[in-house]
Amino acid sequence: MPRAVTVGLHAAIVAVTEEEPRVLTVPAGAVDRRVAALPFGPLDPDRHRTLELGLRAWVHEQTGMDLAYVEQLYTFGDRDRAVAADGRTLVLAVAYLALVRERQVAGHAAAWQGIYGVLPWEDRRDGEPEILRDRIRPALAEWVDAAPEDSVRRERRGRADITFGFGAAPLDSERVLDRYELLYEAGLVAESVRDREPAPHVVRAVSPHAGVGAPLALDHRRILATALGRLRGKLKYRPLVFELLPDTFTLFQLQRTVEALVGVRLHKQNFRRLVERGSLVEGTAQLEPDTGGRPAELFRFRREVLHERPAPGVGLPGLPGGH
Amino acid sequence: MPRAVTVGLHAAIVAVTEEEPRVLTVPAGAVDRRVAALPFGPLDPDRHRTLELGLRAWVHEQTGMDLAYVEQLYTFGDRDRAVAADGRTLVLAVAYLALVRERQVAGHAAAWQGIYGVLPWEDRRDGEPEILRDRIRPALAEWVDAAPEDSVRRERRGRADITFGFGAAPLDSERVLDRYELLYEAGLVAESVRDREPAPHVVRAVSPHAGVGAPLALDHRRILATALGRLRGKLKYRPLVFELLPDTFTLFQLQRTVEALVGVRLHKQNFRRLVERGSLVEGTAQLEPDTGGRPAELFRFRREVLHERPAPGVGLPGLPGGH
DNA sequence: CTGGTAATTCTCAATATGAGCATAACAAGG
DNA sequence: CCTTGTTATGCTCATATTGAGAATTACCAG
Repeated sequence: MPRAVTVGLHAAIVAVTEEEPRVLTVPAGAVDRRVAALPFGPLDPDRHRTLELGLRAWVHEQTGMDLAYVEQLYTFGDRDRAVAADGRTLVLAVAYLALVRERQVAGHAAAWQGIYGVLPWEDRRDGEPEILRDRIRPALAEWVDAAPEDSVRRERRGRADITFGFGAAPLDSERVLDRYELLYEAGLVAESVRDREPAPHVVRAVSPHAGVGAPLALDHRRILATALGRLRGKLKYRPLVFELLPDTFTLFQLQRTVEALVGVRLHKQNFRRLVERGSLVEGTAQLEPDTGGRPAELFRFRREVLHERPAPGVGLPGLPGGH
Repeated sequence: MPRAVTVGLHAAIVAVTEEEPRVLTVPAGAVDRRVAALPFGPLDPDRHRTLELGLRAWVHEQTGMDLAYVEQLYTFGDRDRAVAADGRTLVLAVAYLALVRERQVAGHAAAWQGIYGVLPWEDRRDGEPEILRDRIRPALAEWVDAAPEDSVRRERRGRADITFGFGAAPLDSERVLDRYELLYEAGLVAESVRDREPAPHVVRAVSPHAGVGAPLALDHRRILATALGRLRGKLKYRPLVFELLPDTFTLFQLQRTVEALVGVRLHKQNFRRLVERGSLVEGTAQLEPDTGGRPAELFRFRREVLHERPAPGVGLPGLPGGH
């Protein structure tokens, strides 16, 4: 009997609340009892007219949510990682990124989970995260030294330096996926162990705390890394942040949201200069008094820019400290 | 009987020779006698371990070519466009971009085809292309006026202005797909007519010369537009051009190649400044004498930059004339 | 040895960026 | 009422980075 192909639709639904980026998860149930999963389900050609509609249907079913901004990320399809329980079916995964304003998800088992709980090494807003200094850096150093050949050792060191910004190289905040995959290869995330198990379709027995950061079901952490990387990159040249903000907001709220996503602190005055010069926002006359100090003006996104200029994004003002 | 899913693998294989970007095509044969197709074939889970390996296998089979640089573009999956002959099978298309140095393709029916023959409105190296002025612009104006409602009319005008840079808005060279889709919607490419035919799986009878630019089989022109857009964008922040150039090249050759892809002329001195400041290349001592004037130095790509800095691309120096 | 042609180098004004200081507007506490 | 803390908003300035073009150099062909 020839192998068949089925297609899974997976959604990384991202919101930012209280200055933390979060992703919507559902109980993984049958797939893996111990960890959460992104909302997902198989493409059903009888019910789903397009891939994206299929995704929306599954998300609605599992979380009650109707998505607005949706963007396709990537299609994963390695036989090694994606074989169904019967061992005969090749399962592709089409991954999507969705942006929403966080809401209560009532009557469903879905829950918001902090992205930096899953990818803790990505949050540099308070400087180099502890987990990087205490666990990842030393472990990667070991991994480098463990290479049998000298050439491989140099290769590994170079790769670690460039993806994590260890050496002179500055860190590239967009390379989230590269960093995850390096950790995966070096055996620092729980999935590396899990995926090496003999029968990949049985329920995993590996402790979720074996590695660094909270794992997700299947390859959902990889999908989340892809999503965060894409989001960080696109922020600069498309006005995506506004999908995550309420209708009106202060400039500082806007900055905090961008910082939360990019995972670094920005220079306040220069950030404002960039948004205002790009005429991405317009002031309402209203003030937000609860700032703790002088009240801030409330702004709103000027949707018109979409028809005025191509590629309007917030553009990051040279991240303090980053050369 | 429930519908099944099959997955097609499609390759936009791009090269630049004689300052023209080209794409490798094969005879479409059974699909459509009148037009060429990109190399493609169905994913066979029995033979293909991963999506990318499947793609490579099909490309090798149809063109004899072993690809080096390969990148996934997008997965297309509208039921409307992607129904197989039996009318019951949903066919997804996973599209890839590959970059190669052009070679003779011996013993195969494959042939190189100029990308700007397929997407003629994308080449602005000699100013606004005729086809834009003489056919597209007037036809789009008609399309705008043909809108029944005033709001739709404004909407259409805004969209045409922003995607083609008609109004005050500058043209965004990366929005190749947006432009193609606008033309598709406005009925200016042959595919718009073709896809509206009652039985979408029969061989098309529409003249390939009905619309603007040379059509390709299936939705391959859309895939090519996606590929060109992605390539133009990525050029700026990844050293992709060098995949298309010989081992050593003059800076002017490099510039011409970039210009060919981006479809626009660049300021020579400033282009050099960017390339050299990024230390993307290093001079060999050799000279290329056949320039017509003073001989040019031959340069080579410094592969090391990949380990030195994140995101090294050629970066376009403000396209003369474009504010 | 003299144009012709194109590579290479240099200049310079106009902007943009990175960083810090100054001022303004509110709340709370004496 | 006035001082202090706190945050928003505004201004300044040295330093890069652009955009554009002029000047210089090196080869070819007659």
